[in-house]
Amino acid sequence: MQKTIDIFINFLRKKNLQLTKQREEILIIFLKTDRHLSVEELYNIVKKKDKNIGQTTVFRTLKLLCDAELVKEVNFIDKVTRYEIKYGHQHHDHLVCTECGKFIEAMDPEIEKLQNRLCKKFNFSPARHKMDIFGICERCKK
Amino acid sequence: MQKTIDIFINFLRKKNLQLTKQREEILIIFLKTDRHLSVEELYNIVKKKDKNIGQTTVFRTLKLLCDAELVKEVNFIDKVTRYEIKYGHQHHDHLVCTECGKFIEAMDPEIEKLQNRLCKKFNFSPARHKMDIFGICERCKK
DNA sequence: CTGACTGCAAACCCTTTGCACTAAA
DNA sequence: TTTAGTGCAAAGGGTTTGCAGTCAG
Repeated sequence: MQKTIDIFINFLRKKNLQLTKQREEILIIFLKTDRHLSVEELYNIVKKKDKNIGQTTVFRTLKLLCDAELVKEVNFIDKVTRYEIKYGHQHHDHLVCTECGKFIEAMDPEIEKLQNRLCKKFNFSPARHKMDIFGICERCKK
Repeated sequence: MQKTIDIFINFLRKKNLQLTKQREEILIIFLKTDRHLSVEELYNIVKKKDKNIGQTTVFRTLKLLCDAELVKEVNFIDKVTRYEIKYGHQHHDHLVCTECGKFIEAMDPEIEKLQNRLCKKFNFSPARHKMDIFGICERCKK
């Protein structure tokens, strides 16, 4: 976690920005909460710790973290933008449970290979991809 | 195309609804324009043919078509909801060109198999999935 | 002092709905 | 005459921005 904060400080410094108390608090809480949070959800958690942090600051901090490549925007079923930690997490796909809303992060190198093969067929140069599988998770089946 | 219209008529009849002139025009234009259109884009095309059709009607007709399972909502990079023809099109993934915005529809049965294998690993029951690969298409590479 | 930082409120943008009018059975 | 259908305009809901006040170097 300290590593992530250090990278953020570095990124901010390059842009003549600072790691303010708010930014630090938001980042720490986001790192601790290992879920795919929206701005509003994260704001609600942050608010409990520090009433003086506004939703806008949470929004802008997440944007900064995205710029710093520490965090990534993700979009699932609903229209709400969610954020996940990118740094230290390798690329993965999502198994999204439509019952409880939980996400499983999964990856299969063979699928990745086949994806590249598929692209070649169309002479398409892939840059990134996104795969989400929707269904029912183990726990919800019971 | 007539087949699609007939299915729509049937669907409407079951709900005590009618195939109005507007609904028919919107559907025909949508079928002819083989692209992933948003409500607004489709509305702009429809408007040229018939000035008296409103955006709301386009929106509601697309929703009806989704209910009828003839059309499917898709979401890509931007926040705009797009629609694609579902009837007569088998399941497919998208190769989305980030240069020109075009979509290639592609499918690889082996990938589908591996996806199921991946789900099994997590004891996850898949219902549907979504795979988009972003990159540069053949034409834009030149 | 200066420029970054913050939080509020408002603007934005797309989606959806309320409503009064119209059209068709 | 009744009910579905339509289009306008406005409401919703999440995201983004303008701005005036605050803070830190």
